[in-house]
Amino acid sequence: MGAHAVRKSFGQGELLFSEGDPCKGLHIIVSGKLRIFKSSASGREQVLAVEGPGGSVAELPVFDGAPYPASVSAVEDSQILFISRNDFRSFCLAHPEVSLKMLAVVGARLRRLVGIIEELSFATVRQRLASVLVRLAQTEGKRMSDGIEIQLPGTHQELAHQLGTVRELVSRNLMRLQAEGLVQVEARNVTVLDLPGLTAILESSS
Amino acid sequence: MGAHAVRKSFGQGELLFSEGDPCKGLHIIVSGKLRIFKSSASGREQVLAVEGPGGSVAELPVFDGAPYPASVSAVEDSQILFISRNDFRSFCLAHPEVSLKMLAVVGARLRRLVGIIEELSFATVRQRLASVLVRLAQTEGKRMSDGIEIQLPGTHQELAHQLGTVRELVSRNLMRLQAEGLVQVEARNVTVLDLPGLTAILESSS
DNA sequence: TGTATGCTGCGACTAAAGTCACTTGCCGGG
DNA sequence: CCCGGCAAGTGACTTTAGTCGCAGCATACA
Repeated sequence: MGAHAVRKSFGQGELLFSEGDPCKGLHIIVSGKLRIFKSSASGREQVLAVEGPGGSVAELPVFDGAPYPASVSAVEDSQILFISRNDFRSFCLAHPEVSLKMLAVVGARLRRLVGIIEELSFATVRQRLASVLVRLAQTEGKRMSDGIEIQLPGTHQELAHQLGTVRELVSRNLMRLQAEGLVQVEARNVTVLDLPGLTAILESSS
Repeated sequence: MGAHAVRKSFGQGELLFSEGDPCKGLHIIVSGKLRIFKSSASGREQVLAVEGPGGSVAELPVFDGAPYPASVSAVEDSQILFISRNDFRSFCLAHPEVSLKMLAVVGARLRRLVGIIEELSFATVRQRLASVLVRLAQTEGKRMSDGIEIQLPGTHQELAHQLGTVRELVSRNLMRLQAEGLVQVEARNVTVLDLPGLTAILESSS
C-alpha cells in the first residue's frame, strides 16, 4: 500500500488545508500533532480535535466527496502520509474489514463531537475548563507530594479556542480556581490540589 | 435481508433508547419521525438530529460496540425496522459497497454535528433562530403575496431544544424579529417578509 | 359547561459571556 | 543592554443568556 502514499512535511502553524477546500485525499500522521478547527468570521476559533501520531485527518470527505468541513493546521512540525482519494477507496473495496475499521474511527470522532456539543450547550466556561483540567490530571498528570502536576497543552489563547471561548475567560477562570484553592498555577504548569473539588464543579447545576 | 429485520412500533413521544444504553442494533425508519438528542442533568435538551422515513438511527454504535452516545425518541407515531448488530455487521462484510454507503451516511451526520458546533460556539440565539427560519423558508416555504409562509416544526419549547436554548428566548426573539418587520408570526405559522434582512442577521458580527 | 392542561407572552431580575483598553513580565534578537 | 513582540493579568463595561413567577388563552375532556 505504501506505493500510493506520498510523504509530506508541515512546519509548526502551517495550514494543511482550509474549510471548504475540495477533498484530495486522506492524511495519516506519522509524527507531530494536527489540529482540526473551525474559524468564524469574527476571528474566533473552535478546535474540534487534536490528533497525534497514528491518527488520521479528513477521513470523511474521502467517502462522500464533499469539501472539507473544517480546517487543519500543524500544532508542531509534522510528517504526514498522504493517500489520494481514489487509491484509498479502491483499497477499502478490496479489503472490506478496512471499511469497518474506518467506520470505527469515524465513529470515535463522532462521539467526541457529540461530547463537544454537550459541553457547549450545557456547561459554563468554568465547567469546561475544570473538565479539561480533570482530564489532563487523569491521563498525563504526575502525582506529587502536594497534588497532581499537569501542563497546559498550549497558550491560554489556544486553550480558549479548544473551549470555544476567549483568552480572558480562561485567564480569569484559572485565577478563580486558584483563589478557591483547587489548583496552583505557575505559568503553564498547573498543580491540581483538590481533584474531587474540581470534579464537583462539573456537576454543579448553578 | 428482510429475514433478519424486525418491525417495531413507537408512539408519539416514546423513547427508543437512552444515552448510555448498550447498543442492540440498527434502526431504520419506515414511517414517522425520530429525534436524536442529549439531555442535561438540569433538564435541558439539545437536539442533534431529526430523521424522517428512510433515515437510520444508531448506525455508529453498531460498529464500535460502545453504548449509544445520545437518546432517541419518536416525534410522531413511527414504524421502525430493527436489525441486530451481528446481522448487520456480517451483511456489511458480505457487501463491501454497503460499508462505503454507511460511511457516507455517518459522514453526513458528522457534517451536521460540525455545523451545530459552529452555530453553538459562534452564533447568538437570535442568529441561530434566523438561521432555521431561513432554512425552512428555502426548503419548505410557500411563496405568498406578502412573503414566504413556513410552519414551525413544533412548539417553541421543541425549537428551543433544537437551538440549544430555552423557550423564553425563542419566544422573545421571534417577537423581536416581528417587531423589526422581518417576519409575521401567527401561532405556529410564520411569514417571512424580508428574507434578505433575515439572512443579513446570520452574518452580523456584533 | 366547567375545569384541567399545555403553549405562549411578559416583566423583572441574575448571571455568565464577551469586549476594550491597558499594564506587566518575559524572552530573544539586534 | 535595550527593544520589540508575545503571553498573560486585570478592571470596567456591555451584551446576551438564562431564571422565576405569573397571566392569558386556547383546546380537550369529563
